[in-house]
Amino acid sequence: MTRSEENYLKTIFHLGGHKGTSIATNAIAEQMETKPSSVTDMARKLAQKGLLHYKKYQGVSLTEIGKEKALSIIRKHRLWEVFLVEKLDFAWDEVHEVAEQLEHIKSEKLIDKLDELLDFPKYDPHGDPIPTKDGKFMERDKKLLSEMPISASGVCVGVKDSSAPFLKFLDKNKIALGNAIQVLEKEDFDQSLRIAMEGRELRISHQIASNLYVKIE
Amino acid sequence: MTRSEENYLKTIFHLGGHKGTSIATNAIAEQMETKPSSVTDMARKLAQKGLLHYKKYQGVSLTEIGKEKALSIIRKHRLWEVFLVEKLDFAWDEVHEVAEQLEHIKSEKLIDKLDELLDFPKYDPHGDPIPTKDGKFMERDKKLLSEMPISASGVCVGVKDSSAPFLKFLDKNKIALGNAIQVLEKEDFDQSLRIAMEGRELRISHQIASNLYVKIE
DNA sequence: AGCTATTTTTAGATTTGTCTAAATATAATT
DNA sequence: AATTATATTTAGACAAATCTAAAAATAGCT
Ligand SMILES: [Mn+2]
Ligand SMILES: [Mn+2]
Ligand SMILES: [Mn+2]
Ligand SMILES: [Mn+2]
Repeated sequence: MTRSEENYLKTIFHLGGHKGTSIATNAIAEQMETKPSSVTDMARKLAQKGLLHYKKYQGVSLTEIGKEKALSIIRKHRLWEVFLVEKLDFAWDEVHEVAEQLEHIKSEKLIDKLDELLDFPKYDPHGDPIPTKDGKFMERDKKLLSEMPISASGVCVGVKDSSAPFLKFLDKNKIALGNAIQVLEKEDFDQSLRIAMEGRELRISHQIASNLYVKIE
Repeated sequence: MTRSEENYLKTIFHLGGHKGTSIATNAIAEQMETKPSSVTDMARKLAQKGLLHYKKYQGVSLTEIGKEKALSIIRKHRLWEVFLVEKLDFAWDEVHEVAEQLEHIKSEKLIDKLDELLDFPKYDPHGDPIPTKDGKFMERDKKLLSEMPISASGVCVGVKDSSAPFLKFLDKNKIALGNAIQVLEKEDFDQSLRIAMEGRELRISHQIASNLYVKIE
C-alpha cells in the first residue's frame, strides 16, 4: 500500500467510515486538504482493491480489510507519538507531524518491538486509545468537561482538539492529563466553568471545556 | 528534497563522488537497480538544484551542499541502525532495510534527540562511522584482516560486506565486533588464515578475511 | 587513424497522484 | 413540480519518476 492510500484509509476511519456510515467525497477532500475529484479517483482505486465500499454519488465506507489497515496505521501513529514523548522528551504538541511520517514505515517487527519498549501503552499522549495488534479498540468511558454536571468530579483523560495552540494553552495553564478535576460552578451567561484542579481554582471558557475529556469516577 | 533525490545523493556519496572523483551514470544505475536513462534525468535535476556537478557524458560528483545532504542522510541511517540494535534488539543483519525507510524521516529535533538517547554513538552496528551533526567524519584506522601480517593482532571493528548472509555467517561462527583477533598462519595455497579469537582457534577463508576490518594495536 | 564496442543521452511512453474546468447527478427551495 | 444550489464525477492536463528503443558520444582496439 502506498503512503497516499494509507492516508485516505486513515482519514476515512476518523470521519466515521468504520461503522457502516457513508462518508462524503467532499468531507474527505476537506479533511485531507485536497480536491473532491482526487478523492473520487482514489475511492475508485481503493474500492477496486477491496478496501472501500463505494457506489457513485453515494460516498464511501471501509470494508473489513480496509478497517484493519486503517487501524494498523492508527496504531503505528499513536505508538510513535508515545515514543516521542516518553523516550525523546517531545512535548505533546510536537509529536503529531513527525508521527504522520513515522506511521508509514513498513516493518511489523519494528512496531512490535516498539510496543514492547514502551511497555504496551494503552493510550497516546492525547489520551487516544492505541489499537492492539489485532485491531481491538479500548475506548474509554469519558465525557466532555462541558457536559459534566455541577459538583461532579473526575480525572482529565484526553483532548478532543489536539492542535498545537490548544495543547500549548493547556500547558500554560497547567492543565494536564491525569489531573483530578471537579466542577464547582457553571455560569449561565457564557457557559464558562469554575473548576477545582489539583488544589487550585480555575475559570474555564466553554470552548476549552468542550475540548477536554474527563473520566467520571 | 524528495526520497528519490536523497537516495541518489547517498548512492553517489558511497560510490566516491564526495572526493572530486567523477561517478559514471552506469555505476549509479547498477547500484540503485535502475536504468541509466533514469540516472541521466536525475543528474540533470540535481545539478539544476546545485547538489551535483554534472557535464554531459562526464559523470557526476557532489557539490559541497550535495555532500552535506548526503552526510545528513547517512547520519540518520546509521543512528537508526544503532537504535534498532540497542533499543529494539534487532540483529545486525536485520537493520538495514528498515533504516532505508527511517533515514528519510524529516525532523531535525527527532534525530538530535535520538542521538542523545543513544548516548552519541560514534559507530553503527557494522562498524561504520556516524557523521556528526555538522558532517564531520571520524574514519577509523583499520585494515582488512586479509592484509594483516602473520602474528599481528588487533580487534574486529567492522565489516566491508554488510549483507545479511555474511553477517549471519559471522554470528554462527561467533565472530563479533569487539573481539580480539590474532593471525597465526597464512596458507599460501588458498590464502586462508588460521586465527586466534577470544581463546578459540579458527580457520578463515580468504573471502571472509577480505570482508572483515581489524583495528591494529 | 579508423573501426567497433560501450556508455550515455534523447525521445517518447507509462504510472501515480494530483489539479482545473466542465458535465452530471443529487439535494434544497420556492 | 420546477428551479436553483450543491455535491460528485468525468475529461483532459501536469509533474515526478521511471521505462524502452533509438541516436549520439566516448573509449578501446587493431
Ligand atoms: Mn496525532
Ligand atoms: Mn495522538
Ligand atoms: Mn545500512
Ligand atoms: Mn550500517
